[in-house]
Amino acid sequence: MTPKAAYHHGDLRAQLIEAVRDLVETHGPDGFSVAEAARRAGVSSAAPYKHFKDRPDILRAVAGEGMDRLRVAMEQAAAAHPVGSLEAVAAIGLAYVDFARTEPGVFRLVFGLTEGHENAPDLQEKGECCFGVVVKAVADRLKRPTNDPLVQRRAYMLWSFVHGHSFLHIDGKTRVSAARIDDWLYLTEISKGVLATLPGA
Amino acid sequence: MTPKAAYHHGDLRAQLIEAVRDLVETHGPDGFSVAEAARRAGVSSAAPYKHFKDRPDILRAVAGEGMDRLRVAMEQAAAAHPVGSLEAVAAIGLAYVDFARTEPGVFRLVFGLTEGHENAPDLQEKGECCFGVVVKAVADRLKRPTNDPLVQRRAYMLWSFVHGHSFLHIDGKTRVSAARIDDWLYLTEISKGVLATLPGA
DNA sequence: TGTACATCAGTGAACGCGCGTTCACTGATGTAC
DNA sequence: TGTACATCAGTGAACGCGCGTTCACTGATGTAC
Repeated sequence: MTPKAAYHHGDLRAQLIEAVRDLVETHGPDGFSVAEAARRAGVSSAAPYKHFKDRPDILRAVAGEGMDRLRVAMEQAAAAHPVGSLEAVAAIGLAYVDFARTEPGVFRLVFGLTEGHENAPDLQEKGECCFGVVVKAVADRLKRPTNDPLVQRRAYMLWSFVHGHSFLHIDGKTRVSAARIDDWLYLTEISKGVLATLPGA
Repeated sequence: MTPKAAYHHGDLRAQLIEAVRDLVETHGPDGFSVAEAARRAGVSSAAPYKHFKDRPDILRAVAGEGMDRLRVAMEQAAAAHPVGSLEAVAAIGLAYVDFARTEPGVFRLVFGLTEGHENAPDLQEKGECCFGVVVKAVADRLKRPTNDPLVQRRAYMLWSFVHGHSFLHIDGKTRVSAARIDDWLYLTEISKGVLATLPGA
């Protein structure tokens, strides 16, 4: 466990990701450098290239890991409420907003493509999994199948809402509005509104 | 009008802003350099410093100019419909989404703080003006004063929604959802939903 | 258990690059008399 | 109208910097016999 004694500590990859996550939070998604990350991990500037192809590859890894945590948070939030309840839907939204608030840098990284790496298929898939959590909760609530276009549409509406609220929040735009916002009340109200407005149902 | 003959063309500032706007669209808010902007304007790399204090100052100018255009677009969109109509509200939202779609780079710049220049008071004010357009339309629609907390709250809800939809759109996340979206129908539906759900009114 | 060897995960020096910014300068423009 | 001068908006050379990435290397670890 001595820091330098562990020549091959086998943990560098994880440590680098952690360092980059920290840098992304401090300096923004573009304000990180491989060199600085290596420095923080107490390692030479060449070492990261033993674990990652290049700079974008590192960012991709951090984004992927962030998305995993986001999905888990949403799943756990939903699991704390009865299946099909309005609260389950609202709780997912709250988990989303909380994630954005706690890790605005990673949140921005995940949703900003930042370097034009929109085409990474694993990130695409992770994103779909996240959205899938919302879709499932909505489907349960509306007692319809997940592939029902109406379910997809309502889920997307909720997502837009929560996504916009998250961004406005971390960008400090919330203060523009005079109305103070209690997230839980707010999200419950929104969820109810969106899920109630069922045309022809 | 000969390009080089105009030693003092008096237009450099505007030309630089235009060049930076272009770079921001192409390479993202952080992917622009003063040097490249100067090159595009056909000017030495030191010239920009005659018009701007430093790099962030240029970005701030571009952001401010973008916000002006966004506000004008929203105002014009609203003006095309009767005062107090639902369409006026939806049109503002559509103008917002259209702006994001047309100039994703500038949109991101405006809402990403990017360099930590959240404290520029003129940008803050411009932002409040933009939000003011929404507030006014909502107030007209609900026949309540603009400073009514309920109006502010509804306006913020609409903003969250449209903002989130804009970001998801330009980040290519729209394709995650199976449901194709017609923006106008979508925004009308949303506006109606948000403005109708008046607790106790 | 001991030895030979392949692999693996680091080092550290070096490279070329483009950038932000400064500086002394210069030629064009505007103004006062 | 002409001249002297202040100002203004550029130039271009130079600086120091940190970065991404490569390279030959080295010492530790794991494995086969």
